[in-house]
Amino acid sequence: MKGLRLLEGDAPEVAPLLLGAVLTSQIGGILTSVRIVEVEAYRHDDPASHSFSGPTARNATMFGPPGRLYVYRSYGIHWCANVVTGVAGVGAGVLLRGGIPIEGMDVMVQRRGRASQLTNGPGKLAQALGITREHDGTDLSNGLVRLEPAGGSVPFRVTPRIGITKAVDAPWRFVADL
DNA sequence: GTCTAGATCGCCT
DNA sequence: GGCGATCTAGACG
Repeated sequence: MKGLRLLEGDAPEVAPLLLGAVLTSQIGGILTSVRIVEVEAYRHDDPASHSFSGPTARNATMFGPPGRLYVYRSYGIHWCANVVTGVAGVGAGVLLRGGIPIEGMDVMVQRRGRASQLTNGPGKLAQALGITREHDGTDLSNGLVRLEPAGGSVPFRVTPRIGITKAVDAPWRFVADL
């Protein structure tokens, strides 16, 4: 069962395929899931990517095989979750920026400490699902965090990415059309 | 609704 | 020592 075969492609091609996918977490023994509606692609030769300057202790997971979860600390406070794409040895991935809660909303409210804006940002999404550094490297096909690609394609919009200072014009942010 | 500052960790120069 | 793939609270209107 190589269900995540589609992740082997180039990040900007794979990213839109993740829109509509269902991300499920069983962290803490509690089931929470969201439908992915916003992502960004980060290529290995992309100055905005953590992998651009080669492997480090932090980004090692990005250089591993595709289909794993890459988690990093953002601004010293938040956790952000990515799906590793491409082939092993080449650091590339897709940042999960936003979702729509499907299951476990009550738990998300508890984890987030508020009842709205649960998963509409990378840090918030990770917090709502309970994802931290401990889950870096998790296999998304059979781990505590799993990804189930959408059956069909979803209409989406393309824009430049958010919150970066390099390669700001690359149109590699993908948002599902509602 | 808008704008601004502050929190705080790992990596890089 | 500086800065970032962020979010929040508080100020203002």
